[in-house]
Formats: sequence, structure tokens, C-alpha cells
Amino acid sequence: MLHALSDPMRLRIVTALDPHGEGEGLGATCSEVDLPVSPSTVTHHFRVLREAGVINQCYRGTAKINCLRRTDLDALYPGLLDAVLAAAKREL
Amino acid sequence: MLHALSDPMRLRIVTALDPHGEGEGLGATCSEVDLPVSPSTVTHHFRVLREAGVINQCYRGTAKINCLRRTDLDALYPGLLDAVLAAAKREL
DNA sequence: GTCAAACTTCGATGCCTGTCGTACGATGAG
DNA sequence: CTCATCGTACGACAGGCATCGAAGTTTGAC
Repeated sequence: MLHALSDPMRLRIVTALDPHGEGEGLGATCSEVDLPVSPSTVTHHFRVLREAGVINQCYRGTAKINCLRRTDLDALYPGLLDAVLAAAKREL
Repeated sequence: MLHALSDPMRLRIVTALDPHGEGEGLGATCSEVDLPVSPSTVTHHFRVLREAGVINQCYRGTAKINCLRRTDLDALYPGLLDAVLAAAKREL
């Protein structure tokens, strides 16, 4: 989990996903997050985040919707996500 | 910083250092923390933590004393260290 | 002065991983 | 049907990093 968050690109994904909420139909597509790397690398990072349990993915047509698993994460690691996100925002 | 904490050995060091406080003369020596790796690897991890600003090191005779920089870290990343330590303890 | 203990430094090694390009599959629009 | 769009899979490559052993350094003890 810490490993998943310790990559700059992935941290960027997580901060970009944060404002989108977790409910049905919410979330952002992969391409909405735009990162300065190739599409295959983006796929790679999303996979790492999914396998670490940080995000959920579901299909909506040809797009893949990603959303943070805030409630699960807050239950497992209370306060961690908030602290990381706050620190990330301050460092911009 | 997240990278420094995302290694199991280093996380172990940090959790072991946590109860020792930050004041003058406090802290633990490198060998007090015992890790299942060779001395050179231990040195390596302590260096990473120091360069990431997580710990302070000072010499006391032949021993090297390490202590967490809690106050600095709490100022820079509020709540982060607490959240990580809490999560680490729960995972034992 | 000698010796042991505590760390460090250095080089080597092997794995992990971030990155890319290319080729591929799936889905909706025309 | 055809095509563009979105994302995936795979292979390759480079760099990073955790680990080790061996040799060196510094400090305190006797």
C-alpha cells in the first residue's frame, strides 16, 4: 500500500481521483487523469493501484471508470489517505 | 518520504524508534533495532531514512544514536507518521 | 599499545519496476 | 460495416535498489 502510493505518478492519480467520490457512476476515466507518460504506462500504474486495493475499476462503454476506495482504505488505515493527500496537495 | 517508509525494513526501524523519543541523549543505537539483514544493509537503510529527513543521527562514542524527527515530520506531513505507525502496529 | 565493538564504504549481484512501442481487443458512432 | 477511440497485453530495456561480503575506520576498554 505505501509502496503503491510512493510513486509520483500514482500519487498524482490518487490526488486526481480524490474529488470524484466513490458512488455508482462516479469516478474518472483513465484518460481524464492525464499523465505525462505513455498509455501503456498509465495502464500499468492503474493496475498497481487496483492490485494494492487503492482503487476500483469498472467499465462504462469503452471507458474505464476509476474511483478511490476511500471507505475501505479509511477502515484499514485510518487517517493515512487523508494525511497523504493533504501532504501531496501542499507540495504543489 | 513515502518511498523511505515503503520498505518493510525501514518501516520496522521507524516503529522501533518511535517509543524512544526525540530529546537529547535519547534514541536507539543501530544494533538495538535488530533486523534480519547484514550490518551493511542496516547502514544503508539508516542512511536512506536520514537523507529522507525521517531520523536524526549523532555519535555517542562508538555507537550511533538514531531518533525520529517527530516534530519536524508532524509539521511537514501532519498526521502521516501517526497513521503509518498505527497501521504498521496493527499489521503485526 | 592492543584489541574488540560498532558502523561505514565499496564493489558486485540480482531482482523489481517504471518506461516505451507495437500490436491487439472491445465498444460506440457514422 | 467501418472506423476511431479507449484501454490492454506483451516484450524489451534501463535504472534503481535491497542485499551481501570483505576490508577499513573510529572509539572506548584493558
